[in-house]
Amino acid sequence: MPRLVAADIVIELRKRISSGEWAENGRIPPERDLADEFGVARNTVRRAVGLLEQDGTLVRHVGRGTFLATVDPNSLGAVVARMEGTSPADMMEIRKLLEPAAASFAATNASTSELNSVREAHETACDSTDMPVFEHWDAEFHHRVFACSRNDFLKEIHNLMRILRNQSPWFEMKKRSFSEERRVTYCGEHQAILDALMQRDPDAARQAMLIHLQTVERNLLGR
Amino acid sequence: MPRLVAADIVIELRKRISSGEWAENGRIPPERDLADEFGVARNTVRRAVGLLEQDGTLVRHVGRGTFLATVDPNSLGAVVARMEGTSPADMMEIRKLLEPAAASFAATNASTSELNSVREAHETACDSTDMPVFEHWDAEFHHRVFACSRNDFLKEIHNLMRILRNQSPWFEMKKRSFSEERRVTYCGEHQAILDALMQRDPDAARQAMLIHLQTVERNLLGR
DNA sequence: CCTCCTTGAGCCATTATTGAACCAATTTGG
DNA sequence: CCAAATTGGTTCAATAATGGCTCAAGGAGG
Repeated sequence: MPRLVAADIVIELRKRISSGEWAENGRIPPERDLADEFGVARNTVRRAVGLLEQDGTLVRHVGRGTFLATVDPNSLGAVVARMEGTSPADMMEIRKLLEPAAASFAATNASTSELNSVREAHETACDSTDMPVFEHWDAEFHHRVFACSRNDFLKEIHNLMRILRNQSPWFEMKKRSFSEERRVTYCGEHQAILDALMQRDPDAARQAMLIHLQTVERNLLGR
Repeated sequence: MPRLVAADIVIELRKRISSGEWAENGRIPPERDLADEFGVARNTVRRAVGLLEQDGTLVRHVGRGTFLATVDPNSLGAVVARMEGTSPADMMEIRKLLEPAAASFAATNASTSELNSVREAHETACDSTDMPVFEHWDAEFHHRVFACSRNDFLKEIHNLMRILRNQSPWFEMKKRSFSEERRVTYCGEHQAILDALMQRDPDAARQAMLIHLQTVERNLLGR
């Protein structure tokens, strides 16, 4: 028997909620019934339901039951939830808008030590023959470019995209799209970006980043 | 058995992590299970997991388990929380990146009825002399442009920005920057955007939106 | 020979789950 | 209107799972 049953129940409940299982009257079965159904103690179900209540998915009333919260489509939570369904094509389009701009900002705004940390990520990535390690430092390279763009909002948007890309539907796609040859290509393109940053040339940095993202897009979407 | 068993396990774990094996709930098996599976002592697994924890790939909690750092659901909340502190200057910079692109997309992708709904928002805004009413339809105009860009992710990013801009520090700023003269200016600029959309001219739409945002920026930041 | 890593074992501190009981608010049915 | 049933809220002790830590013995490589 695995542990952390509550977390698994949260996932299962989320699945059922989004599948519309209880959308009719918006009422969820009593905790005691759910406990029976999942074969766990009521306390465990209570913990799971509590988490869903905390993040605003459910509302509980003593003596009445537990209900789906009426979703405010303009709440931050709802917006982020909808973002989780973002398609790779849509996201690549936004990356092509934001990352070249971030590179351009970085060329003018970055401190020398920040640029060194970008170079460090680049070199570590190039030295990695192991795919997951390369992937990690590749992501780190892009992240550090955003970090020295000196626009905190831009940086956080990139964080958001990074989290979204770490959700399960993306894994298969990344796995399919990587190869040794492409790793070498990426290293060369990163080098061009880094060179432009070092030379403090915003336009060259923007251009180099755009070229790189077009390569990534081709590999990812097979265009 | 050669030495450096722990390093090999690090590589194997990285592989599995990047293949998405534990992406669903972000939890990796207990150290004791991994030790059994790899046929090594628990101490060795601990060393490997320790390395991955050190470089930020994993997070460990006594009594709970070991988790992928990137799928930590709190990290999404943390990102959004940090976004709430976004400065007007940073956001204007991003708006100037995204909204002209959205207008350009809209010029090519929008359906006729979508364009009509943009025009409707525009006309209602122009007819409003009351500041909160104008404000509402002004925001609605921009939102509808994003809505017909046919990029859901872009649309949600704009929703996010809209919510952030509706928080208190922004309210004062908007109130200060508003005047009858500016309202008329905005109406004219919106008209130019709408005309470009109606003529299905992406470049003109991008340009008109950029000009408008530069006006907004000047008024908002006093530059 | 010395150093570092692995092994296997044991114990600790923290956390999660269980099962139970009782309370408080609400609904249901007579 | 009242009583019973239903439902979430709270607490508690016992058990199990999990990472944190230490130690002694064995082994591989310099």
